[in-house]
Amino acid sequence: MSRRERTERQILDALEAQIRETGMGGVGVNAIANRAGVSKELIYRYFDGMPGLLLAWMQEQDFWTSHRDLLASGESSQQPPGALVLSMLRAQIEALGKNETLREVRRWELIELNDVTARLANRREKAARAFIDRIDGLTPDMDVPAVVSIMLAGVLYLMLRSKTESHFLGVPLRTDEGWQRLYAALEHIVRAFPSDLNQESLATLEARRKAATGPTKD
Amino acid sequence: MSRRERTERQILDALEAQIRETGMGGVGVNAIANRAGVSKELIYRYFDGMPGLLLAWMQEQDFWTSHRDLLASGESSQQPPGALVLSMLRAQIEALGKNETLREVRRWELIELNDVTARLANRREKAARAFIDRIDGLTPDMDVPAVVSIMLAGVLYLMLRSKTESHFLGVPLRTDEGWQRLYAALEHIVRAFPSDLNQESLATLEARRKAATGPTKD
DNA sequence: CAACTTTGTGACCGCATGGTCACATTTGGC
DNA sequence: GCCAAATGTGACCATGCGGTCACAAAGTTG
Repeated sequence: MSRRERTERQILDALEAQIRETGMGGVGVNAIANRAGVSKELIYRYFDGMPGLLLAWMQEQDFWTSHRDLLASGESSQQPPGALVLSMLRAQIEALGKNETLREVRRWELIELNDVTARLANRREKAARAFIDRIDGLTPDMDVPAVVSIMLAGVLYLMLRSKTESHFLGVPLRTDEGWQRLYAALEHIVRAFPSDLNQESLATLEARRKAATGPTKD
Repeated sequence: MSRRERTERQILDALEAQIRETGMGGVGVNAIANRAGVSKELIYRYFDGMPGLLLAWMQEQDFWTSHRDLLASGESSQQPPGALVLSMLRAQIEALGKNETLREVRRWELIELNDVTARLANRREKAARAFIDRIDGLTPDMDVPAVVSIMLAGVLYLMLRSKTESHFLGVPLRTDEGWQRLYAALEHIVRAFPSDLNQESLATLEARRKAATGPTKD
C-alpha cells in the first residue's frame, strides 16, 4: 500500500465517521481534513473537492450495497411474490438498522438535490424497478408496485425517524420489540396478497422474524 | 395594526417564503432579514433570535394545523376503524400535498434535533396517540398501531421523497395519477382489516378518491 | 415645544467556511 | 549522489455567518 493510498484511506474513513457523527450537515473540507489529520489541500488534489470525495466514497459503498441487493434478490427466485417482498423488506430493515451512516445519507437524499443525490436516486430506482418487475407480472388484479411502495417507504421513514423521535403512533422505534411488531405488521399486510404464502415459506420467514433488529447507535 | 405588527408580519412571511424556496438549510437571520427588507436586529429584538422566530411561526401554523386535525378526527366518529384510518391518511395526503413549506419542515424534523423539533415531535405524537387509541380497542387480534404506522409513514416518506425523485418503484410521485394508485393501495391494505368496511362507507370513500391530489409546486 | 420611548438602520466584530498558493519534505529513478 | 516528481503542510484570502452596538428617525406623552 503506497503512502498515497494510506492517506486516501484516512480521508475516506474520516468522511464516514463524520457523516455518522454529525450527519451530512457537518460535512465539509475543513472538518474532514482535520479529522483525517491531514491538510485539506489533499482533498482537492486527490479527490478534486468534496463532490469528488463523496462520489469516491459512494463507489466503495456500492460494492457491498449491491452485494446485499444481489443476495436479497437472488437467494429465492422460486418463492411466491409475497415472500419475495417480505425478504426484501427484511433486508432493508437489517441493512439500515445497523448502519447509522447509511441512514444519514438517506436523510440527506430527501433534502438535497445535486449531482451526487441524483446519481444515488438513479441507481436505486433502477435496482428497485428490476426487483418489482419480476413480481408485478405474477400478481394481476393488484397494483403491486403501489402496495409495496407504501410498505417499503413506511419502513424507510420509520428508520429515518428513529433519530429524532423514539415512538411513532405509540410504537417504539428504537427497540427490537418495536421492530418485531412492525415486521409482523408487514407480514399481516402481505398475507392479503392474492395467491400467496403457503405454509412452508411463511414458517421459514417466521423463524427469521425472531432476529428482527432495529436501529442501533453503532 | 401598529407599525411593529406590520414588520413582524413581514418577518414571519419572509420566513415562510424562505423555507418554501430554500428549505430549512437556507434559513438564517441574514437571509430572512434581507427578504423581509428589514434590519436583522429586529429579529433579535422582537423574536429573541431565530429559535424564537421559528417558535412564533410554528404557533401560527398550529392554529389551522390543529384545526385540520380536529376536522379529520371529529367528522366521523361512528365509522368503522378502517374508514377512520383511510380518512386520516387522506387528510395527511391533502395537507402535505398542497403545502411545500410543511414538507420542508418535516424533512427538517428528520435530521435536526433541538428545542423546536422536539416540541413539534411531542405535539404530533400526542395527537397521533389520541387518534390511534380510539381505534386500537375496537380491533383485537391485530396490531393496529403497527399496521397504521407503516401506512402513514409510507405516505409521509413518499410525500417527502417527491422533492428529489420523480418515481418510487416505478410509481410516479408528482402526478395525481400516481397518488390515486397509492391511495387505492392503502384501500387495498385496509380492506384486510378484520371486521370492516361495509359497502356504504367504502362507496363514500371511493367517491372522494377521484379527487386525490399529489404534491404541487405551489 | 420638549423630553422620552419606540422603531429602524448600518456598521462592526469574531469566527468558520471553501479554496488557492508557495514552500518544505520525502520518495524514487538515473 | 542528484535531480525531479510526488506528497504534505501552513499560511493566506474572500466570503458569509450570527450577534451586538451606537446612533438616527418617527411617534408619543407631558
